[in-house]
Amino acid sequence: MNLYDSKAQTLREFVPLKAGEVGMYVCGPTVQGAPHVGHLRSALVYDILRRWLAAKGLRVTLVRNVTDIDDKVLEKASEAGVPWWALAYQFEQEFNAAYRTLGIEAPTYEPRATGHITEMLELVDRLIDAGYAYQATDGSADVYFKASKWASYGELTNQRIEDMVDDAEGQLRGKLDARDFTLWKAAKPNEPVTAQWPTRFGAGRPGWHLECSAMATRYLGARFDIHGGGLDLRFPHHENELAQSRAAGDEFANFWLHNGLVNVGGQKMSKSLGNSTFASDLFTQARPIAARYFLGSAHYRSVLDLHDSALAEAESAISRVEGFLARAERKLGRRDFEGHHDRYQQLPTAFVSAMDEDLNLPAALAALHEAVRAGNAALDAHEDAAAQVELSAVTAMVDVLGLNPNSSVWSVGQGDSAESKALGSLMEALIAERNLARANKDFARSDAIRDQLKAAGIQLEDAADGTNWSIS
RNA sequence: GGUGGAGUGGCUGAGCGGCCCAAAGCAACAGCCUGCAAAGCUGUAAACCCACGGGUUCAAAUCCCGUCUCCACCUCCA
Repeated sequence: MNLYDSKAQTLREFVPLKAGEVGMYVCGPTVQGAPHVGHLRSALVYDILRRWLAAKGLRVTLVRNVTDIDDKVLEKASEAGVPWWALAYQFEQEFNAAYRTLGIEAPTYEPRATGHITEMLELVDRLIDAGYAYQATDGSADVYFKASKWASYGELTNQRIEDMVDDAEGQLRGKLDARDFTLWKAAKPNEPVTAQWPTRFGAGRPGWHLECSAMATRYLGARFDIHGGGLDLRFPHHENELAQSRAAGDEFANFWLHNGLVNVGGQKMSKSLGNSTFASDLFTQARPIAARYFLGSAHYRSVLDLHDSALAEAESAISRVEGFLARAERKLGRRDFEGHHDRYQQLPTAFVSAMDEDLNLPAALAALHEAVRAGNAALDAHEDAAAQVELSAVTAMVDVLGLNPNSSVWSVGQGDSAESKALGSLMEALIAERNLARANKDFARSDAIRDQLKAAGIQLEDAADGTNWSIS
């Protein structure tokens, strides 16, 4: 398959470094606030990529970190009057809950920055030994990376170091050059002692860039297949990661992937505009499966716009797919696959080539809808064999995309509960009564039942072989 | 100033030299189905030829040049 490598600025054929295995590192959140739609999109993109690679038979190791120590974490915790680690953990849990709601699978490893101080300090030592890092000249415990010495600096974002704006003129503090960046931060007087780790430079805590390099190589080795993250992280974060890891002698990522950002109503999300849409907002406006459909409906590298009707459109579109699956499964039974290989065989070629071409999700969804239409047509024509083929295809696609409505991830707290059994028997009785009224041409009565149910959020669907119901 | 991305039907959104008189979804309209609906299917209309102007080519939405507009990033602290 081909993937767009941001560093090479072109599509490249993806070949795993080690046959049959893929190592992926994705920048996770700094847990200093509640998850918003941008965080969710990023996590979702790599979840789908991971599922696709797995569907192709590759063994994927996905690492997504949690930045649980950072200036903002300390600042917010201090404002809230709670310990920084409590604040970080609270938001980490919120992120995980939002990921689960969206059906995003847990990463293979989910390292926290604070759990990898040793690895980070080792990396700092290697950089100092190699002459690419130095302790601050003002005697503080800050440690900087010598960007000006690393000749390849700027290779990820195609910038020349001499073109970079030195806006920090006069704010060098202990830096030799304004473009040098912080690897390790000296503890400040007002910061809690729990946010400090002793080092030979003095007490301090890790800089953001250092964390990711240390954790990526800790779990994936000195060279690994894919490094992903949001487009806003390209510079300086990823540029710095690349520089420090390479300067330390690690080859680092083979592919750099960047997902596009989410706009709200055509505008960038920002605190000052007050238009940030959080996971909690999203889930009150749409069912999780519809939210997932929406977040995956644009190409992963495009800007995704959350406009007024976007979620309603996604809801309609996924309902169509759900409707077909429910209808086909009533008639033909649920399609179960023997395994990944069996499932992969059922995927239409248009879907496979779309996914293989830089994860072209809009084209993949087009293939999905095409199969749904063909499947519905086959059911209408009572061509069961043809319908079965489409049912298999749709089930396989929806599995790969994480949009299978039958998946247990969407039905937390539902299923075989006493409530749902009670509802089922009530519905059975009401449907029987309505059908009796219809047979007697008492349409006033039958429509009253239908309207009443609709007001309660229950849709009826009259099929040739009986009446079905669903909750919207 | 530098780097990168984008401008396609009413909306969303693929396509990035010929298969494009441009996928798919949403919205609209009509027919079939239905007691009537819903769902489904079929069809229609919808992009004054894909921001604008020029060029290359047998052939351009797709390549080149210019212009306009929009977006992202350009070092912790933003």
